[in-house]
Amino acid sequence: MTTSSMKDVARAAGVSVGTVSNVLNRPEAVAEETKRRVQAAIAKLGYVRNDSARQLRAGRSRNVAIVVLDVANPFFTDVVRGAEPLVDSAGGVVTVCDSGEDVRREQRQLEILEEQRVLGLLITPVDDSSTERLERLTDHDIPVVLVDRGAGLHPHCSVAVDDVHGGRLAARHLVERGHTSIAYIGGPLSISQVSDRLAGCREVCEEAGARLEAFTSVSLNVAGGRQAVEQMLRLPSPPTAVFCANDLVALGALQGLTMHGVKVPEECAIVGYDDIDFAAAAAVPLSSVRQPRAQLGRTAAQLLFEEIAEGKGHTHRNVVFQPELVARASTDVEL
Amino acid sequence: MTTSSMKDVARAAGVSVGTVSNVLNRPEAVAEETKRRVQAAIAKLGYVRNDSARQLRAGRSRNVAIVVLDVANPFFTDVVRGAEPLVDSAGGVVTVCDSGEDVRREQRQLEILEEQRVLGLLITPVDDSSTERLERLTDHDIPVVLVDRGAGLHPHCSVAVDDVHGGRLAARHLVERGHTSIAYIGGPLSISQVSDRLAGCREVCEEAGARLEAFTSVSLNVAGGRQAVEQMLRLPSPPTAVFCANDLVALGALQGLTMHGVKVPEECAIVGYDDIDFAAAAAVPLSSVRQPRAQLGRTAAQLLFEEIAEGKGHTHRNVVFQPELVARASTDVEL
DNA sequence: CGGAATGATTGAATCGTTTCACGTGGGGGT
DNA sequence: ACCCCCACGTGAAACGATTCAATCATTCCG
Repeated sequence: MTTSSMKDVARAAGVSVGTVSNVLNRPEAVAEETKRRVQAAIAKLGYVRNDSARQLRAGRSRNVAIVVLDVANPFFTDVVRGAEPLVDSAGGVVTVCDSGEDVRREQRQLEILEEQRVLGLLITPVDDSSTERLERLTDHDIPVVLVDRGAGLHPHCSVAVDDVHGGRLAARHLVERGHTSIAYIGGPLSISQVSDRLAGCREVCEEAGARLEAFTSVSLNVAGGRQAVEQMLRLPSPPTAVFCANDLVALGALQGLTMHGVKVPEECAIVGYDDIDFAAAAAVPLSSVRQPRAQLGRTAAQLLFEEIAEGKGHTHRNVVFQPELVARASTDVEL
Repeated sequence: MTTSSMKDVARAAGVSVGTVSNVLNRPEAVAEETKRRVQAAIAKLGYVRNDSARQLRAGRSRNVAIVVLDVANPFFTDVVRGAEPLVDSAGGVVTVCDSGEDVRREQRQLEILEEQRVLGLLITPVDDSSTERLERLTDHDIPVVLVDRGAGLHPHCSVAVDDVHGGRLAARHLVERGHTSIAYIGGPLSISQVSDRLAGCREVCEEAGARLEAFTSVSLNVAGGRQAVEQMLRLPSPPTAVFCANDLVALGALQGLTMHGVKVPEECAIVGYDDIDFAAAAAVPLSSVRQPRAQLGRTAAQLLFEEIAEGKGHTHRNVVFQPELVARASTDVEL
């Protein structure tokens, strides 16, 4: 059996294609009897609507694309999950694209998405190199919402989380537990998240008179955390707590400490960032700064649809959320 | 600025639309001078090809869809990554769909994908309820490759991994290290992966005369592993090793053991399954049975394109890969 | 009973590409 | 000078769904 079109259905049901279209799109405008005949024909032929044709006519697709830095990163999967229900209920379809932090890949994806005339776009750009292309999308009436990146002067809406405040939360938590010597692990500083979190942490430490040691020449993964901890343990009097720029680094830190027989949290406390599922799943469950990820996605989708609805007269909004601290065993001790 | 079409470009360059199309698709067939003029017009107008129209004409899209049970699961993200390069180089585009183990979601996705006339489909179906629809896709000339599911009698190609053998590998590894009392943690047995791994494990244990205790009424996640371990520790003489149906369970086991002050691997060894990144990242790096995930994806894509190329005369193939054991600290001790 | 209002259906135009059968003009071979 | 071929371009016909003005058949009302 081969694919059949509306014309085939129309012929089989003895009506015109216009009527078939009506059955599909405005069933209330078609007589009961006719409707039945058409539906029977559809079932018999196994007819499936051709979305390309429909989109061509409509001028745009129903796809909302989400371009993320890494699909394997729980942060982004949660953002996607947050956005999905809203897009769904607006009759849209979510397409997830993984740029893999690769500018060239990102460019290619954007190109394809533009060719597909997507309804809108949520994106965490790899860096500034796509700015131009994103503005062009907006020019072509494809609204863009930036996720986890400030919009700055760009003509887009954005949703983000206050990383400086997140840094404050972590440091305050440790200071409250009596720590006076804290290590910050995460790099490079060129990533705004990394430097913002450090800034917040520093602010609180200075205020409280705590010593702060920053290990910023590490990569943001497990190996980075492990290495930094090893470096740290070589200090004459190592800090009694570490605050890590994300949970992968924190897991690495935990591993490094465990390997060297340092007890967590008794001899060294750990705070991570992101509160990924594996933070709670660690041998010693990790305290972590949680970002409202799902809400980020939900709000991003909301802004997108607002922009679609309002059209030209739309004013861009930049929404900033506050993170919260989740305390677990890795900091569960008072000095 | 609004979106411009080929016609606009043609007008601006003083040629016919056919020529514009040629510049885009068969540049060698058009004179240098003309080509330059057209390209200039394209740049000036910011023309972007309309994929809907292209697809409509072509009768199919360039999209290869991959429907997975859970995008957040590293198993699937690696499968996707394995498939991507191949699809890319074939001029295709990968679309990832997350069924979230929800049959209704899966149905909806398949519906949409069929409407989009995807080029082909790699899928790990939630259960048997989509069998019918998948066959229909094949009927409609959309090739389907099953991932991590045997094709059985269905008219599809498939790629899978030998789970029984994986169970054997894990058990043999433990037996070789002198363990004579082993626990298997994972459930429910209705999942073929769970029961196959147990079967392989049992086979080796019986052969070696080792005692095997199976905890099969747990869910396949961290909490499940933790609970099973707690149950296990209440036994009069607990096993000295646990083999977990997947790494999440193993991480839970590690957490449970750590909480109860049981040293890993000295007092209890652990083997996981899947070798997700977090296995190596655990406080005590976990030994695990690794599946050739990327290769699974790559091969699946290969089979798909073979089927596309061969058309009607295609014979379905069912490829089965062998897993391998990765030894790490969690089993690094001889009794 | 004529005419208007209502309801159901039709037919054709349209969206933007691709493709292919045809021009058209210029060169080369004989 | 003739013919043929080649290289370039053209124009129009698809592809399949949506939309809307136009048509046809009823029913209702005065």
